[in-house]
Amino acid sequence: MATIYEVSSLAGVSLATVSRVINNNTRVSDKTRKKVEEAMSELGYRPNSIAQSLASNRTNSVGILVSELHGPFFGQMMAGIESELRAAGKHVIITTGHSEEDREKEGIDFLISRNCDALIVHLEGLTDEYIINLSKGSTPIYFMSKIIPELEENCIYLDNELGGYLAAKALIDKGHTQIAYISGPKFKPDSKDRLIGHKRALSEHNLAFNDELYFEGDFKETGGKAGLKQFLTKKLAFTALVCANDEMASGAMTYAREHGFALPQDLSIIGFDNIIFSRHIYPKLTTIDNPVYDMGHMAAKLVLKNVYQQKNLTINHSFEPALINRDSIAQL
Amino acid sequence: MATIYEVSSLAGVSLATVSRVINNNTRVSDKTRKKVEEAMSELGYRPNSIAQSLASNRTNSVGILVSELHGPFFGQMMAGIESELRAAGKHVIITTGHSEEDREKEGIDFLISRNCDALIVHLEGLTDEYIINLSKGSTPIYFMSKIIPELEENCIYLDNELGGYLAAKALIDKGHTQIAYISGPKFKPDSKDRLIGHKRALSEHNLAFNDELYFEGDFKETGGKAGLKQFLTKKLAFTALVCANDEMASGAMTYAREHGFALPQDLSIIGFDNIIFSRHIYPKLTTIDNPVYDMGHMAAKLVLKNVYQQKNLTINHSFEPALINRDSIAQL
DNA sequence: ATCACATATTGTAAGGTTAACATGGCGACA
DNA sequence: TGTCGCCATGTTAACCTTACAATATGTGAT
Repeated sequence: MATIYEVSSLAGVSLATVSRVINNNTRVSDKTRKKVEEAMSELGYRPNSIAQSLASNRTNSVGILVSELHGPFFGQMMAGIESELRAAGKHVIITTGHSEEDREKEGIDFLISRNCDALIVHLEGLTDEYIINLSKGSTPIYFMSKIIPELEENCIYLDNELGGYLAAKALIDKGHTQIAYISGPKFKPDSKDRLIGHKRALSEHNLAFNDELYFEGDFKETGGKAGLKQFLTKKLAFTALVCANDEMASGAMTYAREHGFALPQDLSIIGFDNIIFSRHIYPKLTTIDNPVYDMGHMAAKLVLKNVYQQKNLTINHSFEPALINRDSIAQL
Repeated sequence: MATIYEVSSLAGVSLATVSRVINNNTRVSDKTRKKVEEAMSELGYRPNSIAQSLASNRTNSVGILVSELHGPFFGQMMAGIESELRAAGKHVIITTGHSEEDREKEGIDFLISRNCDALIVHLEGLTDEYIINLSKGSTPIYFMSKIIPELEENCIYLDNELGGYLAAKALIDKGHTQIAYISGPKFKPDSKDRLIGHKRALSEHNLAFNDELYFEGDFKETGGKAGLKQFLTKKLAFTALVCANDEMASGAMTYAREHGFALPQDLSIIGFDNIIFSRHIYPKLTTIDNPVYDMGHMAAKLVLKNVYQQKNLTINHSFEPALINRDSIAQL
């Protein structure tokens, strides 16, 4: 493989001049530029990207940390990030944190030790305190689907409150007044905000929130099952169920059907996230779209703008959820 | 950040000796080693991994090409590969090929230009000829879920014929004799092999394969719908339907239900792949497990063994599918 | 015409690590 | 005591960018 040195000697200029032609960031006279370009093509020269990284302190790689590589939510997220960065010639190094504090720390350390130019992370286990500290390091870090007030400029987040509101409103609009609610883990801000929106919708329509019809789930299938089980065991009256994500909605549906409910006639269920399989389950799940693919795109743009100096990009930090009407809510 | 040069001068040895201690691949006297180690810890020295890559021509990164980042099949595959490589301190650079010839070429070029030490790819668009040529390059390439006779040692593949056989047999064992079949695209070897297995099961049980009950699908939801639609339009008699993957099974189920079929009483359906949502759809889908997570693990091991010289690993090139019994097949 | 100065263009060298090759020292054996 | 051979260690080239240095070219004043 030809090196920059051979090019420079063939063109009769110094290394630096060749480098300047390659990166074209400083003025080079047209005559010199032409000589260098001819030498490059004659030798079939291609820069060694590792040497470029070493000399420039830039690896053109962005580290991604997600909780899991499988699962529809993260798939969409990665796809959004990757397509945007790939188009800019950057590559993504992906690793996982499994929603656990220690493994998230470890994953971030791993990515930093790999000299990523920036990190885009989806954290669920680490404390805000740790995160704020981390962001003082030399590797810029951006946060997906999360808002940390001190680092708002580095966050891309969903208006979860609005999502919670829309879900409740969808049920209310179809005549439901007795609405059960299975939330995500309380310590997660997403869970909290969705619930706040839910309560706002209720109170706007003069409906009371019933603590008996609240269950704290785990954002997994099991949470949906456990929540519905509790409500049924207590023999509470309700016609609709809000689940704070689609996995729990799916779990609740399975449980409901196993206990003789016809869906959606006997029980209306709404989910949250609009993950791909929500349209495959039966009845097709009405849910709240979480535009995670677009958010991935935007996170990538944020990196391109702040880290790779692509100036004319407009950044949207906050995204809006939207109601996706399908078949899992009955008109009362 | 301390450099190897500072370490060497503090320890009173040459750069090379420090490097030897770091990589401990050549004999260094105990006395010298101790001096160097003390100097390293005193300075808090950490090697610059870019410089290591540059000097050693090794990036410790493995390029992965999948068709899509989202989607359950590829999620499992990536998860398998990543977890194994990460444990070995290697990182994965992931990109997509979208099952199209040009984009697969482009993706591979991209990964090679990034100096990956090896590639693990899942190709659907490229011809075997092109692939064989590619494998003559200096970057070793390994193939997931594919078998190329000339490169068998670089392939990790599923026994699709057996899978097709098991699916048909599952239906036959429950008394079905009129079985429709929706295959994947004919040009894909996976599709062909699954169909061959299917036919073997039929003939072993003295059942004829009915060309009228065959439809070439696209491995997507739409293929399942279109296939079932054709069979119904032709008013053919059949009690069971084999779909060559789960997505098509899901599409067929939706279509069947929309046309008044009770499942599985009126129609038994079996899928292939056992993707995650197959247990969420209703009725829970009976399918053939495609151990793609394990295959990802194995591909990673293959790379560790061949490229990173981890010798004591046993490699399995061929994987066996297995029947997963759920609720979508009725006993006749 | 000459000089000083500004500006445009090009050159030099450092920076981090590995690996091939080179050197030096020491013991063994004749 | 000479020499062969081996073990431990040293030297150097390899990659490209960028801050700084140096040189060339042009401009305006005297």
